[in-house]
Amino acid sequence: MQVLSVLVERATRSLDRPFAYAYEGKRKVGERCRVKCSFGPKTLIGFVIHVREYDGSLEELQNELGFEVKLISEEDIVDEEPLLSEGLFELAKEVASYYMAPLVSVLQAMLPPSLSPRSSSLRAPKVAYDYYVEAIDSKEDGLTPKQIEMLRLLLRGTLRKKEAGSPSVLKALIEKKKARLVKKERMRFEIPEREKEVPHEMTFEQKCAYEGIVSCPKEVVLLQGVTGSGKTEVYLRLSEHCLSIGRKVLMLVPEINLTPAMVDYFSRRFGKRIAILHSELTPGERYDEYRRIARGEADIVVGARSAVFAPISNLGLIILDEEHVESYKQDNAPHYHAREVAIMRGRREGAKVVLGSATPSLETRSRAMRGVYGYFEMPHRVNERPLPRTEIVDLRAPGTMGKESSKLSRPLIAKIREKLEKGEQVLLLINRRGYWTGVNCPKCGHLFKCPECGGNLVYHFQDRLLKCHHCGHVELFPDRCPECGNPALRRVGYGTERLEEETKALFPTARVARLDSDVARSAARLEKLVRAFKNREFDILIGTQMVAKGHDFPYLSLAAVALADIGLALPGYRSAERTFELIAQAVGRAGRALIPGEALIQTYNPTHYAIVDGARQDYLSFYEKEMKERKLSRFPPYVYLIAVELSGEDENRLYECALAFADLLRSKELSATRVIGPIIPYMAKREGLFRRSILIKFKKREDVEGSLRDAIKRYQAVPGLRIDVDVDPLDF
DNA sequence: TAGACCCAATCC
DNA sequence: GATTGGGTCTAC
Repeated sequence: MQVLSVLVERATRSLDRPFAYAYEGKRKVGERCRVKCSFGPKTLIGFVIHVREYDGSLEELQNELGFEVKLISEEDIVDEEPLLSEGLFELAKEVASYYMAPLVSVLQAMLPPSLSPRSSSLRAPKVAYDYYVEAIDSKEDGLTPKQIEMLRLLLRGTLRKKEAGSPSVLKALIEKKKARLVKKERMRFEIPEREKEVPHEMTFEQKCAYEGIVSCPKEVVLLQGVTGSGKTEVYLRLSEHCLSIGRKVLMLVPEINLTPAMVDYFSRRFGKRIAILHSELTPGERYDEYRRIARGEADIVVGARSAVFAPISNLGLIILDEEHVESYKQDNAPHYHAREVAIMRGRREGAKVVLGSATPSLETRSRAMRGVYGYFEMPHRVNERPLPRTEIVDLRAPGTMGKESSKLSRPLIAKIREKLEKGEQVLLLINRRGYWTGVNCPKCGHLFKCPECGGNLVYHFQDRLLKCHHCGHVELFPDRCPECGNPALRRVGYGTERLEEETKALFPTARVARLDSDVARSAARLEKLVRAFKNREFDILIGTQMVAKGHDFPYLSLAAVALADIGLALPGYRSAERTFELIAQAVGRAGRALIPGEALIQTYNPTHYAIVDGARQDYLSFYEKEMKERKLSRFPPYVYLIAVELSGEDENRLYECALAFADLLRSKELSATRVIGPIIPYMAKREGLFRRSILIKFKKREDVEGSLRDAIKRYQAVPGLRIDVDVDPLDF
């Protein structure tokens, strides 16, 4: 008999431990395989983490363990082969421990839907087959004329079942042992073939970076190259080098819409042995790609966040492009950051980790400056294109705003007009969707808040609904105040929709398009609009930050940020970094075109360093100022953070628990640590539950880990209380 | 996490 | 006497 230690699919802290099952079947059951197991009243999927031989009876085992041990039968075995290599399983354990998340939640995040240890995986797509017909006997004895005809056809070559002809004739041939069906796995996903490209000579800077990284003894290096400095070429050369020493490459990109471009570069250079992994693939495609990678059929894997767990063996290089982008962090449990996981994985597997960015996160840059990571720089653009001329427009200055518009300043209107006359394109950015960004009642003071999360409701003109941008809640827009019946509601602020409307009114002859997540519901739709803009089907494109990323618009000569202050006004220690990012990106957009570009930033804070340095694309200056800010306020990279979010239905009880939880942590607080809160977070509710946040700031993990784990253990049992731990949170 | 189980309140 | 609802417990 064998005893299986099984992790069940419920990703909750109180079940984050192995459960024992007995197995007496003949079929092999291995570690890291899924089994169906009866758990309490239900049958769940379990993940076998350990198998041990036991030479006693079930009864003896139960006596020994002190509880009832259930049997797993042969039919309950889901997988023949381990789903993960030992190495990846060890990585999962490290990730679970670092992020204080249930191990099974990490496994679920690692594996594609079809292989995930959860019941739904049983219903998810498995191997798809193509059926072929093959002739096995050429003798035409005892066949009808039609059967002879088909047999002769098959003798010339194997055919797909569908192409063979009449199914009844085929069936007869098979019965008479003249032909047989062969099934072959069908790949649901294929990278479009690309013409091979001959690499061009690297610039001096690229060469220095490439050679430096190859010979750098550090496991992790930061490659900081300004936009247009040709980081991609360095990635390609590093990959080439890695392949030449017989090892494989993992190329991570922050967002799915950037995957196609990167895949293009790699497939033009390296041909077909590339696999793609990201969530826009259908579950079937993901399954195929995942297994293809596991079989060792891909030398290079390109993908988004979860691809950091791609089942590559003999990994030699992990590249994270745009390492500062926040989408590398998963915002639900286990809240992992692909960059940190890449570093853990690189260390385990002896793979080099290259972090690329024009504007690295402060965490990464400061580690590079302290020598924790290697550091390489590419400060010049490949063809020495000049930086765009940038103007900051002070919206507070008298005379800035004309009568014709309350959103576009006079200088901006003049600039747009000038560009339109020259037949050039304009990009108008505003990082807020919708029409009115707030609605309230001036009479009774009623605010339209989201009942689910407490966030502001934004009016969307397109579908005449009030929407919550945080949790997706929607409601009808009432024509009067629900409190006092006042029909004269105050509508404040603006987003992409109203900016589009106003721009159209100001420039009636211009072709104006809007691009935000309301319009671009899918990656394909986004791609289509971006292409249309590239092809000059529009003159002015109004969009959120999603437009500013990655794309080059050859005829774009003006990029403007309509209101740079939105980000600054949002809470969170990263608000300046995010604002700098947005502005630097917008300015960068204007500078990638064929024609000399200009940028214009409208703001009420024209002297704020995030805006000034963003406009000048002066990373270093921003970095130094923001580092001082973080030092003063004790935020990363000077301290580490762990955010604990408690939530529950009963606000009073929740408050008491949160207070007690924080006090428990504080009772063990050391001088280098600080416990903040509980506070009511920006989004006071989520999915109808009230929330409280506690923030722990610390220098050394071991100073807080034990007491935090104790506190969690103590409170995870409290009924109606949910605990969500976010290690290295980006929001606070 | 989710269901089972228990108790009490409520309905017919 | 049956039904429903809420809180608590437990799973191998």
